[in-house]
Amino acid sequence: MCAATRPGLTRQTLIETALRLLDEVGLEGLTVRRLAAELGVQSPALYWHIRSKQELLDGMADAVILAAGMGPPHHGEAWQDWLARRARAFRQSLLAHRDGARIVADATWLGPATVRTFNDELAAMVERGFTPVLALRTITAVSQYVTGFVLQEQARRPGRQADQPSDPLAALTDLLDGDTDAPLLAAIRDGARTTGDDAFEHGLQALIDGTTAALAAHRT
Amino acid sequence: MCAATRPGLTRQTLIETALRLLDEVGLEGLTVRRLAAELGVQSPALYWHIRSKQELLDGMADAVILAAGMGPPHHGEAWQDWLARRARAFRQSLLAHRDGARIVADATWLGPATVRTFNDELAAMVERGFTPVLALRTITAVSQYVTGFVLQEQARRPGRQADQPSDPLAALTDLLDGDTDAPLLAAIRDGARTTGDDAFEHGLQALIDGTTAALAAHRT
DNA sequence: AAGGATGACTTAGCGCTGCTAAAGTGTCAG
DNA sequence: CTGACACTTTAGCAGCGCTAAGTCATCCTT
Repeated sequence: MCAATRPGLTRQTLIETALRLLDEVGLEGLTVRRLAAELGVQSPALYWHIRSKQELLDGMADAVILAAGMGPPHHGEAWQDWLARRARAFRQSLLAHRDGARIVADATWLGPATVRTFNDELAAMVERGFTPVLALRTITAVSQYVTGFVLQEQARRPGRQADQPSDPLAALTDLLDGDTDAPLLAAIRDGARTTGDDAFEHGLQALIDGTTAALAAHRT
Repeated sequence: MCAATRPGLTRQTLIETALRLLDEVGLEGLTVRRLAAELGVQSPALYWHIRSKQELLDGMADAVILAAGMGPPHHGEAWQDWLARRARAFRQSLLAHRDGARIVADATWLGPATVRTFNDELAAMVERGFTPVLALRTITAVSQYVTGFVLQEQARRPGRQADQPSDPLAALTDLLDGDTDAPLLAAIRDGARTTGDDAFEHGLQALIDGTTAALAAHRT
């Protein structure tokens, strides 16, 4: 009933091509005209399949989330392990596309499949001792941490300015009045970064440990 | 030496007016021409004071962060209390302006004052038993949680579509095949929200508790 | 098989955006 | 009085999201 004669274009094709194009040109370069050219049509043709560019972006966000393959924990898997695994999968999916976090963060509506999966995850958590409220708040906190984290990881734009070409650390030292013992510099010297796997795991672990404590407190 | 004859316009004026205008028209409506009109000049005049619109947005982000009035803990204040206080101040500052979180999240560069304050905060944490690396990672995690959280709080755009005019909960129930016992619905019925003070405090407390545990483990 | 309805796309173009180049204007130093 | 400089204007470019109207091929009906 829905299958048209010979569409050539579908909503799904738009979204997939847009995600491919996104990796090439970034969010700034992702225009309706450019996408249409990529698909070999004129730009107004796209508006037969989508209502607005925002609807396309929402679809892309939903695709990125679905691609993470999230879902309830495996049989016998501790919720802590599952929550960490889920957070990592989510992050990887955001990182998989240029500006992926920005697209997901700006998305307005999520698809029904995403909502249903989300509900299944909550159900599994309730089975493991969470109240519905506690479960929702926990997943919310983790998700928002992940989004915020990757957002900052991807914030380094291909900016034109060459502010600190060779030695950003020297510029920082300058800013701190040459105090080479400043803790910020010490942290960086010791290998601390505000992006990357190590920093991500640290915050994630803290969040999960804190939740373990909260859950235990709630049970007493 | 830098004081010009009779500027009428300054970089600071631009930023302040832009923040005021932002609350009126939102990030989408904040155009260079609109800002110029608000200042009673033509739009190219602004480009004498800023290199690009992005530089203006970066300045606005820095102003929002500075307005939070963050800084090292008070004398005798436990770092847990300070960290929570700092996170709340940061969130309030983001919420103080429409689309505030988006502007901060998209900002590329931060001002020197912000960096120096940040370093002072790290120093105070080191005094309280943190290693520089641990301190940096902790503040990073909290900041990214706050940004992610407020980003979602402000994501509800004044969207045109009236998707679920009166009863969004009924629409959710539909999506979940009418399962009124679904944990997602139960959580919402019990008053859980993914935005607002309660949800924010929950994640924040988990993050701080987890950090307390990590710090204790590190000391042994 | 003729005729109309419909789906999918094109051509043309509106009002807007960030931004630049060049021309002015007003104030001050020498 | 003249030149220099700081600041603002006028004019305009290329590109943006999006709409209106027109063009076909295909399918359903008679």
